[in-house]
Amino acid sequence: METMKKMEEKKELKRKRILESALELYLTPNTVEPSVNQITKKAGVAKGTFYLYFPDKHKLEEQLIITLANRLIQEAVHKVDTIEKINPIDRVIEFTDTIIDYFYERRPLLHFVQKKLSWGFYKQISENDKDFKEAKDGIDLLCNRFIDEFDSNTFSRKELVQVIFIIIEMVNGVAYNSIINDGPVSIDEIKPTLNKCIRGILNQ
Amino acid sequence: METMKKMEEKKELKRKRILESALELYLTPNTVEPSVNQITKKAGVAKGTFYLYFPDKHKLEEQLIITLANRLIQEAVHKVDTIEKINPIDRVIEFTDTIIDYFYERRPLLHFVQKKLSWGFYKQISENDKDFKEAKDGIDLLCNRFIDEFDSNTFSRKELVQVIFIIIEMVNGVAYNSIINDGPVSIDEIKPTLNKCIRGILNQ
Amino acid sequence: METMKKMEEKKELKRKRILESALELYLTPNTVEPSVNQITKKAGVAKGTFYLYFPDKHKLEEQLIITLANRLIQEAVHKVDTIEKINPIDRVIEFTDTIIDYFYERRPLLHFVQKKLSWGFYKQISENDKDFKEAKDGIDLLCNRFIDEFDSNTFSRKELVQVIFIIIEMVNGVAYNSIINDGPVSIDEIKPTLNKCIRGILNQ
Amino acid sequence: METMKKMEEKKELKRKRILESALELYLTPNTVEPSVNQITKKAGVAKGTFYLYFPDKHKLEEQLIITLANRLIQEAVHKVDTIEKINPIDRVIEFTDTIIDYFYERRPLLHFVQKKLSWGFYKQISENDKDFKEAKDGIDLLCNRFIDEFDSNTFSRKELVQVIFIIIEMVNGVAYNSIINDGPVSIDEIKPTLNKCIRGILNQ
DNA sequence: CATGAATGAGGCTTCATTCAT
DNA sequence: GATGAATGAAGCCTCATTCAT
Repeated sequence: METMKKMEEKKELKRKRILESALELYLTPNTVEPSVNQITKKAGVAKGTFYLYFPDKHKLEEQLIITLANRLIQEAVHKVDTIEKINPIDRVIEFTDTIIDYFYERRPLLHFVQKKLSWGFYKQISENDKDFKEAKDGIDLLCNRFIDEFDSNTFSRKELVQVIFIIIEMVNGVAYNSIINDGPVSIDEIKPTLNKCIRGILNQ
Repeated sequence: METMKKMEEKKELKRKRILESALELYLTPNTVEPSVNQITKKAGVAKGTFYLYFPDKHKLEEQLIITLANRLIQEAVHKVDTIEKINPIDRVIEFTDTIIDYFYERRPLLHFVQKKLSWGFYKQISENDKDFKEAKDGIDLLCNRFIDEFDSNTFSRKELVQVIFIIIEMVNGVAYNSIINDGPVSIDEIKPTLNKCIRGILNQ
Repeated sequence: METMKKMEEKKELKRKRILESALELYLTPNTVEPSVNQITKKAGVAKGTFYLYFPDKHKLEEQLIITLANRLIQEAVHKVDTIEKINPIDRVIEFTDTIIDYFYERRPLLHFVQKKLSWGFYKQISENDKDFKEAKDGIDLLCNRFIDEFDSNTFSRKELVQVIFIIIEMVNGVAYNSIINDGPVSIDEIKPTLNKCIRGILNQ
Repeated sequence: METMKKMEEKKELKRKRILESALELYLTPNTVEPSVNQITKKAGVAKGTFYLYFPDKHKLEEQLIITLANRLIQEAVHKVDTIEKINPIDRVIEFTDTIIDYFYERRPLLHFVQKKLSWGFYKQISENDKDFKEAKDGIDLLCNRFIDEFDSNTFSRKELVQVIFIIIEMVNGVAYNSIINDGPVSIDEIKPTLNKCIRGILNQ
């Protein structure tokens, strides 16, 4: 039994190694999508081994996006969560700010995640994915806390969930275009306006 | 000179034919990205001819997105422009509604344009592109009219331009995820909330 | 010793299970040749185990054909054997008819056995194979009975054995092309002619 | 026009070169099926060029078998055709003998053609194949001549065509097993019996 | 005996781009 | 200008076989 456990652990480790290698390559700026060959070489495993851990290349990419989104959201949620005595709206802005900063410091990541950072994406993914669950739970936590704290005359509880989705899309889109495409305005220039928009949405 | 003009026209015509063929192929649902071979075959020209009109495949794709975005925006601007006696905010909502409908009826288009429907994208493109200028002029027209009509205490004129950019991103993102990814909620379900958000942004 | 015997039996059983699983997979219509992986999975054993029972994949395939041919001939011999009061030539035609019917109802089998259904093939196989012996004995039985009953002025006893070989080849070839390749004529259309040929051969 | 013709010729030549290279490799004894890589290397063209002349590897193999069968039958028909004053049955035996000799001298060919030497196979192939038409015409010629010369009380004209098909299958099968599989008896040993069988079939 | 993770050669095919005609 | 045959790198994936546990 001890031995079996070791095997399982080793397998998980190797899977992680492949995933991590892929991640690095995908996030390398000014490169095209890495080939399976490159990925396995970097991971130090044989090409065939790749297909022991992922049914095909596409599935790896899915995993990658989930993993990425998970880390991003984990970090943002965690950071926001530690702030005490803050009104709900400021907390949301704090949240979106963290996401923008995260993107800003990791442009290639943004390139890869593209517009897939949203609940919509999660819905498609098999529910029994660990990374996925963590990310979803993080979002849910933040959501519920926000909805609980926030008292709106404009939005019902159900609508508030949609509002968060909308805000995430908005931030993701603006960040993507401002950071990746360098325009029409820089992220620093537009951030104040963006925050005003968020306040406008919530502050009705 | 007469002959030269005809030559020019003929060239432009062939370019258009290639572009149009590519467009059709790119928008065919359930297909992978078409090859240069397919595109030229559909256009009825030789493969080599492609490289007489486009430096490489990548440039064609850029052109394609511009053309697509141009058409979409032209249509939306035109539709909104004909409405008389409407307050500025309603006009914006009319505008976004048109965009959403356009996407809804042409899902493959949405798939192709992805998150690239925004001014940010335009910036990358050579300024001396005809389609591009038309689209930009259309947007500018709408913008200016909106800004002129709209009297905000919250946003400066300059900020208002950014606000429109933000709203387009928001709408594009929500539409993409709701229509393409079928989630987290349907576009019909979320549209009222989306409109409330827009009003919240503008109505400060 | 008791234990040893059980061991032997168990081994033989596992071998059979692998063989049987392979058989099923090979005979599944519209599939490509199954991999060792698939075979062992279906058999419920580890991949490595395969190589404990067969030196390589090629040997398994050989075994498979023998097994298949064996079953086919066993069935045909048995069916023909039970008929009383029948002249030798009719018995042969009864035999070939049975083979054709068997193929007709199991087209995939025909695809797999291809042209390998003949004594010639058996010669290649290790003589100490059980299935092989059974098949050979079946044929021998039929042969001898036929030769005993049949009194030919044209063929010597030795030649009669060859004649049976020739007839089997003929029937196999015609069946293969009529059933698998659907041409040039259907098996039903050609069967009367085929039988006339057989009678022509024997009835000299 | 002159130039165009040259191009066409060159293309046909290259096609032939690829086909011929493939043929050689396929007929090399003691080798496995050659890869597209090997084939193009031998033909002195780039790998991609292969797919300019054949949609895929499978189609090449089809062509190969047709070409092979064509040559074989052409030769046999031609040889038999030159014999004057010979009765129809002897002519058929002469024909089958030629086929057997041809196989005997080119064992690998037999391995490749396998059981596909029969009209049945031709039926599947697109009618507008040149090699195919030649082979079919050759067979038809022989057939018609034989049927015209041959006066049978047993077989109708229509049945005679089937009989020839049956005989070809028989000869092919016996040759295959005797030459390739070395058994149960050598081709020389069985040939007299085979010929007796053919006579028995026709001589009713 | 049994396992199944690991290997890596090798297979087929696609496709953007070039260049001689 | 126009053509389309030719290129060959690169891609993804399969699979028989081995071997440490």
